[in-house]
Amino acid sequence: MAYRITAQRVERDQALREHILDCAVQQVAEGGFSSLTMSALARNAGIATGSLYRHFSGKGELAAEVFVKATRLELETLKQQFQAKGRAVDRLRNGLTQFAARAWHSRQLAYALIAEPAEEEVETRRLHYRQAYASLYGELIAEGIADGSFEVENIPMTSACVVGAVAESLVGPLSPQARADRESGLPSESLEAVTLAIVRFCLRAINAKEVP
Amino acid sequence: MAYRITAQRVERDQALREHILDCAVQQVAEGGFSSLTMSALARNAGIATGSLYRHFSGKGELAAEVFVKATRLELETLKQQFQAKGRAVDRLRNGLTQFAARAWHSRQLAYALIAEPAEEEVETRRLHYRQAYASLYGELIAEGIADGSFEVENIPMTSACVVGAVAESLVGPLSPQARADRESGLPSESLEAVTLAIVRFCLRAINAKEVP
DNA sequence: CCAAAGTCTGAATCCTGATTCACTGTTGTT
DNA sequence: AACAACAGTGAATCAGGATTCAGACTTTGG
Repeated sequence: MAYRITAQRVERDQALREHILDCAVQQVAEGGFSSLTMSALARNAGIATGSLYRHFSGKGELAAEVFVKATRLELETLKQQFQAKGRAVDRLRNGLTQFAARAWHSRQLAYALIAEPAEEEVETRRLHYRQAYASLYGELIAEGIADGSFEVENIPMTSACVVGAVAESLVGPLSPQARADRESGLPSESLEAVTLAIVRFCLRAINAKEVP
Repeated sequence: MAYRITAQRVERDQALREHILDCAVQQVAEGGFSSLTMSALARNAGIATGSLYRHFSGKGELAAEVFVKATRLELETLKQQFQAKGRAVDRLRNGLTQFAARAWHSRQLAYALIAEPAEEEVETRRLHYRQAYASLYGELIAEGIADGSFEVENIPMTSACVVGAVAESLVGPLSPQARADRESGLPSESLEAVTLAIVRFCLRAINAKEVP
């Protein structure tokens, strides 16, 4: 026996894995999933393509982990807003506002996470996380119903609708098309206008007593 | 000069083109865009792969035409409901109900049109047709505002939200996952429940005076 | 019926990345 | 130091589907 998995080695491994993931996330944030190729990633991370396979079983797994890493952050951020203290209406409004703002400020990444076509493995996670988002909305809605500020009959369906409304209304303004328009000086919605519209739409849809 | 484009030839060409498109649509309806390969399509249509290229410049164009053909039908059907006579609320309700029912009864196709990852060219059309849907909702909403039955500030944004809510809430129940669940006997929403939830959600979101 | 001008065919080729693997470092143990 | 066991390399290979193209076959006009 002339070799053992020492603590140092394990650490290095984990660090390298993280490093690869970070590079991958950055690549997706800059060019979407379509720009995430194994060779480009290897080049970026400063290692050989073959080495990627020591840390990930294949591209599908890698892409999925990138998706999860980035999406989990968004979900957690939203969760924090939703589970803060205060009235359900306010929490919902704050959460939506923050979500829209975050998407607005990293458009390419938001677009990739919300709508860009990707590996099967990514789509699976997307479905899963959309349900996670829906659950989050669902809980908040339930609380709002309990304290009398919302009124909704079918919570799961309503939550799905909210998730869809938010995603779709954002994807438009986030889309490459819209970006191109903005850059070439065509007029387009501001973040504030978009946010206000979304918040109003959602609050009304769930029968909120108080709408801005 | 010993050959000319005769009427008969032109007709045959058009017929063949239609035949190919029909086969392609059917393939997508049965197995989604992922099952649409040039060789399978050629086999299905009873011609050689090379011949496909006499009618379509490449796979992208073909897939896009399939998408457009199928989507246009949905759009037209919805348009008909929306532009019927009667109160805006009723037209909206009927349109949504019909849309959901049609999707429900050809799930795989609906899923392919609404959410399945596909060629760049298809995604472009998808964006375009989503906007077309949004415009349709927009017009109806404007009419409803005019006659005092709805109340909305930002029509384009609201329309986008409606499109997203409808799509997302349907994709769940239409998804392969949900289908598998249904088939394996797990309980899941009925068409009626889904429809009711969507209609309520949308009507409330646009401030309709009357909600079922 | 013939030649000219198309159309059809499908096996061969191309393309684009993912994946592998023989070889070259590295690290840990004795 | 010497060896064992692993990690890293990147050019070569593979995969799988789109695309091409050199004949074979059809249609048209004379």
